[in-house]
Amino acid sequence: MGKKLTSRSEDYSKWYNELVVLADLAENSAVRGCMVIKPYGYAIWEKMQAQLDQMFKATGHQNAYFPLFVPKSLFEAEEKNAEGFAKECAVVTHYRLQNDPDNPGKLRVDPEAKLEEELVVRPTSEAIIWSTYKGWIQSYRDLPILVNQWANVVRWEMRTRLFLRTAEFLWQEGHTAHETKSEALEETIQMTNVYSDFAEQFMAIPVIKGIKTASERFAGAEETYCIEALMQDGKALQAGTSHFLGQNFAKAFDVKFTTKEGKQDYVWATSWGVSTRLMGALVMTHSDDFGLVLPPKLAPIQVVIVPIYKGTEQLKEIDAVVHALVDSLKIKGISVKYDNRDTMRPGAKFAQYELQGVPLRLAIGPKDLENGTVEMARRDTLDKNVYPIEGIDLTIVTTLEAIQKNLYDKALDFRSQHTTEVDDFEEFKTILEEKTGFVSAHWDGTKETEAQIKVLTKATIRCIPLDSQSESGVCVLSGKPSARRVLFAKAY
RNA sequence: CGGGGUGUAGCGUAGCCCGGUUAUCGCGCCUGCUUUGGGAGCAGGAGGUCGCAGGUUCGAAUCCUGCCACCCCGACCA
Repeated sequence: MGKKLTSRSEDYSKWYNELVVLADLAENSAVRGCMVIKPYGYAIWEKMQAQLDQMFKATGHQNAYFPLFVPKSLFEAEEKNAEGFAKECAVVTHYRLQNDPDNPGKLRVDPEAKLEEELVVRPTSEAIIWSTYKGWIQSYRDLPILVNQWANVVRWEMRTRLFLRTAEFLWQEGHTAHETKSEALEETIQMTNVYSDFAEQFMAIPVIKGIKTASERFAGAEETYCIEALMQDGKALQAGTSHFLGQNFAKAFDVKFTTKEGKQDYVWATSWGVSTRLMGALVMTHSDDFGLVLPPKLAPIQVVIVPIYKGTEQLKEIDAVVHALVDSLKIKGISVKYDNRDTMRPGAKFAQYELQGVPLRLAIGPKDLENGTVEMARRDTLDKNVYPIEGIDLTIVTTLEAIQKNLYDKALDFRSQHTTEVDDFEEFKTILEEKTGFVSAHWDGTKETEAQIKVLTKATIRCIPLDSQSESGVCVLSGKPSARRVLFAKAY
C-alpha cells in the first residue's frame, strides 16, 4: 500500500493533508480566515447541495435569495439575536474609494462617501428575511412560507479552522413562517430529521439528534434542535441545527396576520441550516492515513480506472477494453474516470486517487488482457482482488453499496465504543481526558453547573438526546437530583 | 488583547550560538534517455529582495535596535 503521508506541519490539524485536497485558507493574510474551495472539494459540495435541495423540495420548500447586506437598524431589531452575533460582524461603512493624494498610485477610502447607515454583512439572515416577510404576510392564507436560501455568510471569528470555523462559509438557511406554534415545532423537528437522514444515508455519518441547553441555544431561538457527530479524534462536532424561533422575530419585525377568526396574531417561525462545515465532518469521520475516504454517494468520482502498459500498442488494446466498460458503467449512473495520462506512472496515480478518496479503483494490464480479468481495490478496506471483466459492472454496483454501508457501520461502531455512561466526577474527567468521546451523565439542569463543568474539563453539553430515557439520578458534579442523562464532550 | 514561538526557492529545511569562498539538503518543477502490476532511475537544468528598515564591521542570513507578518496556547466562538 502507499506511503504514509507526511505532514507539512505537525502541529496543524492532523487532517491537514486531507483537507488541502478539498480547500485551503486564503493566501492573502488580510483574508486569512477565508477559504478557497478547490474544484475537487467544490464538486463534493455540489453533490451535497443537490441531495439536500431535493430533500428540502420533497418537504415542500422552495429556494429564494436575499441581500448580503443587512442595514444596522434591521440587524439590531431582534435584540438577543443581534447581541449574539454583534462581536463577529463585518461592517460596511463606505461605498467608494479614491486616489490617495499622499500616496500616488494608491487608493484610500473616500471620506465623503460615508454611508448614512452602516451595513452589516450577514452572519445569518433572519433580520433581512423577516423584514421582507412582513410585506409578504397579511392573512393565514399567506401561510406557511417555506423558503430556503443557498448563500455565503461572514462571521469574523478571532480564530479560524479550515472547514470548521472560517470567516466566510457557504451554507443553506431555511426560514419558515407558520400559523400555529405546533406547526412551527413540527417543521423544526422535521428538518432535524432531514438533516439526520442526510448525514446518515449520504455522508455515512451517524448523528445524535437532540436539543441544546439554554446556554448553547441559537441567539433569538426558543429551542435549538441539533445533530451531533463524533470525529475520529474523540471530539464532537455540531453538524446541523434547526431552531424553533417562537414569535420572537415576528414581534421584532412586526409580522402579524389575520387569523381565520379575523383576529390579529404574530406568526411562528423556524430557521435551520447546514454549512461547508459538513465537509470537515466528512473528512474527520472517514479519513485514514492514506488520505480521504469518501462515501460513494458523495464521491465526485466513484470509480477510477488505471491502465498498466508498456508502449502505445498495448495502451490501445487496453483503451478498447476500458471504453466498453466505461460505457456500461455510465449507463448504470456510475461516475467513472479513465486515467490514461502518460505523464504519471501507475503507482503515483494509485496514491493520488487514494488521497482523493475515490471509493473504487480498477487496474487493467497485460495480464488482465490475457486472462479477461481486472483488478479492483476498495478504498475503505484497502482490499485488492482480481475479477473476471465479464460482469464487473454488477460487482461494482454492489461493492459501492457495500462501501457506503461499511463506512456508516464503522463510524457507528467507533461512536458506540466512545460513548460512556459515567456517574462519578473523577471518572468523568478521566474518561474525557483518556478515552475521549461522548460522556453520558446526569446534570442538575442549571447553567451554573454546566459552566463549572466547562471550566473544569473543557467539555460542554452537546445536547439532550431526543431518545434519552427518563432515569432518575444525581448530577455528576453537584449531586443534585436529575431526571435524565445528557451528552457531554469536548467539541470543535 | 495577554503568553510563547517562527520568518532562508512553490513546499519543508541546514547554516545563526562562535560574522569570512559561489547560502545547505530533500520534495516539487523543466529537458533527455531508460522505465511503467504501488508514490521510478540516471544525467543535466531552472528557480533566492536569507521578512522589512536602520546600525556595528574591511565584510552580516549570522551581532544590535526598531518594525512587520505568520503560527501555537489563552480570551472569543449557534
